[in-house]
Order: sequence, then C-alpha cells, then structure tokens
Amino acid sequence: MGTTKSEHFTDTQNEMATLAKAIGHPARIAIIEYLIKVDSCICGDIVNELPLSQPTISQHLKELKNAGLIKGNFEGNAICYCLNEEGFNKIKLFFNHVNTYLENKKNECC
Amino acid sequence: MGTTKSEHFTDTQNEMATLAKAIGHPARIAIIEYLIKVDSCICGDIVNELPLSQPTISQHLKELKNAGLIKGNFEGNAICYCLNEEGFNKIKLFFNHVNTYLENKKNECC
DNA sequence: CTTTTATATCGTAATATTGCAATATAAATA
DNA sequence: TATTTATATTGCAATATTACGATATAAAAG
Repeated sequence: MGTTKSEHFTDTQNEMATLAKAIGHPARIAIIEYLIKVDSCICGDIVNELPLSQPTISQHLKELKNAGLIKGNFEGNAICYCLNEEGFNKIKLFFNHVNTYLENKKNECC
Repeated sequence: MGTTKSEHFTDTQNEMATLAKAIGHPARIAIIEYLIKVDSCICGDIVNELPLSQPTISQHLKELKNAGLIKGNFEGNAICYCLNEEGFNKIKLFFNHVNTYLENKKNECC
C-alpha cells in the first residue's frame, strides 16, 4: 500500500508519468523557465534565483536530470545544466496525441 | 518543512506544476488515454479497464477533475467524464514555449 | 419501499516528496 | 598544501500521495 502500482501499466505510461511528475513542482518549472530565459547553461547562479536552499535545489536538479529533462556537464569545479531535448520530445509526442484528439473529437457529451 | 513553498512562485508556475503533477501518475495517464481511445464519456466502465480498486480510481478522477483536465456530467445515476480542453490548452501554452526555445536555441554548451 | 447499480467519502497504513542543516566531495585558487 | 568555491549527499522532520476496505449517497430498477 502507498506505492504506485507501476507494474500494472505500460512502460510508455510509466515513462510519461515520470516525466510529468518531474515537471510537477513549481521550483522545477522555475528552473526550466530560467534555463530558457538565459539561453545558456546554468552553473550555480540558479541557487541565487530561487527561494530555496542549495541542497533543495540540488535535489530538484537531480530529479529533472533523472527524468531526462535536463543534462549537465562539468565545467571546471562547476556543473552546467541545460535542457535535454530528448525528454521534452517524449512529452511532445504525448500531447500531440491529446491535442490531435481534442481538435477532431466528435462526441459532445460533456 | 515537507510542504511545497508555493507562495514563493508565480501563479502561472504553480498552476503549471499542478497540471503536470495531475498527469504524473500512470493510472491518470491511462485514464486520459482511455478517454481518447473510446472518444466518448466514461461512465463507470473505466473501473473495469484499470487494475485498481473503485475508490482509488474515483480518487484519481477527482484529481484530474480538480486540476481541470477532465470534466464530468451526471447521466442518470452515473457520472460521465471526458477531457477538459481548458486544462490541456494551458499545458500546450507552456510546452509551445519550451519547444519554440528548443527549436531556436543558440548555445550548444551541453 | 427495497434492492441494485454507480460513484464518492472516510479512515488508515504504507510509501514518497519536500525542505534544510550539516557534512562531504572535488576542482580552482591562493 | 590550505583555502575557497560549487555542488552533492546524508539524515531527518513535516507533509503529501497512493491504495483500499468499509461505508455513505443517490438515482434506477424492481
């Protein structure tokens, strides 16, 4: 009890859920938006941009990285993170599917 | 401690996080996909489609509804749920922003 | 009115997430 | 080498999520 029953769903469903879940926190949205805004890697300065402690931010970065939404490179003693297109492309596939449906759906029951 | 510090983020960031979080569970992905597959409201039959108990499914439907991703109508003694375009349009705005960036980004640091 | 059918809510246990202080690690610089 | 700088990890408390049995609710069917 308490654990998501991942084994009962398809790999695609679990993967999509993992991606969405990783995006499902305002701090992580803020990180993604910041990466877009500065159009460059973030090396440390993100800690000054967010109202959260360094360990908490490090944890959020790790989750985004594990989900495949950002990737990081070592640059001397700093680490640079930027968006990982691969993860966002998977999300795009899912929402393209949803949006195509919504644009063409026939039933008007609700 | 333990609670997301929503008050430190913008309304848009919090709203987007709520939407993504609602999608961030394989059962809720499965519900969305099923709604698309059958191209009609679901009235009870979703309980037979998912490997989860009726109360658990009811809870997942509630979360999708609260997030604005599905909407429901009473049909006699049943309730019919279908996708709510409004919620998905908000998500679309966010990912359009991300995708536009990814297609045009200049820096190649990572 | 009673029973059936469909769905929601309550209560609770198991687990996951969030956040941070303290500490570790590891490269850069003095 | 010692110190500084940047980031990660550990450990823990607070809270949230997931799941389900039991029960409530409410309309339909009998």
